[in-house]
Amino acid sequence: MFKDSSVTCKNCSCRWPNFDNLTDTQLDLLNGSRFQAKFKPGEIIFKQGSPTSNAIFLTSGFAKLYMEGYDGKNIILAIAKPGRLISGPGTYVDNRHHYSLASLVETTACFVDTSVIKKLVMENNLFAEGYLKDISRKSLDTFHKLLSFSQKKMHGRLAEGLIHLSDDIFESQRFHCYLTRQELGEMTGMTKESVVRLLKEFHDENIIKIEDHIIEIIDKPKLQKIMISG
Amino acid sequence: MFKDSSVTCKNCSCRWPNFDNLTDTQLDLLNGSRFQAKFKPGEIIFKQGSPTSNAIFLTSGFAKLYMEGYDGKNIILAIAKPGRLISGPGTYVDNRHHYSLASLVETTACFVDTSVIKKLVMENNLFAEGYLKDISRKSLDTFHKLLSFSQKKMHGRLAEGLIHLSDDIFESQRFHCYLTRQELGEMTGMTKESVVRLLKEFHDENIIKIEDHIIEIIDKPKLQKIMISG
DNA sequence: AATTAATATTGATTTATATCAACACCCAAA
DNA sequence: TTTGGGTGTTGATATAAATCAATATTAATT
Repeated sequence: MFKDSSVTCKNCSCRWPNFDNLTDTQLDLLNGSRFQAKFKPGEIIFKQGSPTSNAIFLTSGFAKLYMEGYDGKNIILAIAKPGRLISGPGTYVDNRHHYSLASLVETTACFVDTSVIKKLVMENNLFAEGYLKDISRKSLDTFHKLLSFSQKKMHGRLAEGLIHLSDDIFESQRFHCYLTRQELGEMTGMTKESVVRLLKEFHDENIIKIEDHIIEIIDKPKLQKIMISG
Repeated sequence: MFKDSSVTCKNCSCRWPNFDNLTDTQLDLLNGSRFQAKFKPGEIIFKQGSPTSNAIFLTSGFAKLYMEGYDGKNIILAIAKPGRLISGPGTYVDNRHHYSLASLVETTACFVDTSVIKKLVMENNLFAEGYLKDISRKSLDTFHKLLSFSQKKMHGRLAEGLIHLSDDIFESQRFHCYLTRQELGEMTGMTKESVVRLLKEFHDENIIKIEDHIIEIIDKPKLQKIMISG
């Protein structure tokens, strides 16, 4: 663990937006109780089943948030990036993580003791409301994913996944996709073989362009059409 | 709309547990701003896309909470019964319902203006925390459902659905299942035809007993085994 | 540089599950 | 009493997607 003293929770450019609701004193409390850590690509930041001792916020990098399923098969629930609270609903249920978090690239993260977050919830209503908003939004995302998984076919789910990565995660038409084919499959509910085949299909139809791990969306309208109809 | 003046939020036996955190004054406020309504079986209580003007609590009956999907296909997210907050995450995101609610049987419900709930969140931290706990638990349920949908096969999902209905919803080994085969399919992610076939299969293997809409779980261990492995 | 281990790719085959079609049943309405 | 829409049931068929298997490629390690 290390701590860069020049950056604090007060001036952090990638802090969780809900921290805007805190007073200076509260931000100081937060800053005083946080620890930073650095992770190499592929390292596990926390593990499903372990205690939710800390709330986690990435300060750089990307990580996958995944559930470990029934016979070694995982499902990726979301890709985490800086500015997002990662602590999981277990915090307010059974103090256990219900999914694991692993870095996709070199990643730095702040750890804040859960009790500090809970204390802030109890003494700052705006912060509590912000927390509710945050968890509500994530809830909607999960509902959407559930609908997508249960009603769309592979084409639609992959198209949706690619657009999500482009719009929300990497924020570019052309991005280095840190996910393996296996992981893309875990994100969109299909096998790695199917991912390969479909990516090739999209490529052949000039919808996307793939060079190794760089994905470029060429024909977004077409991809959106597939996302909606498929 | 009618109002039974003998029952108030103070003495209501099926109120949302989080109301325990309110003061008497707050309970009075709540009680003063609520309206009750009665629904016949199959009636829509609120519709996906409509404004989340009210938080809803059933006081009797059962209702299905479902998303309307892509080509007329629905997915049932949960079965609601008295004691549960039904308002949906949209309340704290975009003020729109992201799923619909329809009664399965004759059902009565209390409507509380969303602004009242939000006011209580802002002035009572314990209540806010209770709300966080509630939404967190529901979040976990959705994660679980997502995992189930993406990794289990039909047998496993149906077994899981039946156990859920028995344990959590109707709280009996033998229950009148108000859901049609179609709805059981929407709940477990399969077609009505598959539901029929599998129910028959479970019946033939003496795992359950079916007489019309009465379902009885005969061999729960076996059903649990199917739920886990399938 | 050599060896191993992960990942990616491709094709052939199998399987789970949806779809389609036909019919029986029951309840509500004309 | 008949009609008709929703529901339930069964069987035959189609199809999406997983699995299996083999090979290619890239990355990691000695």
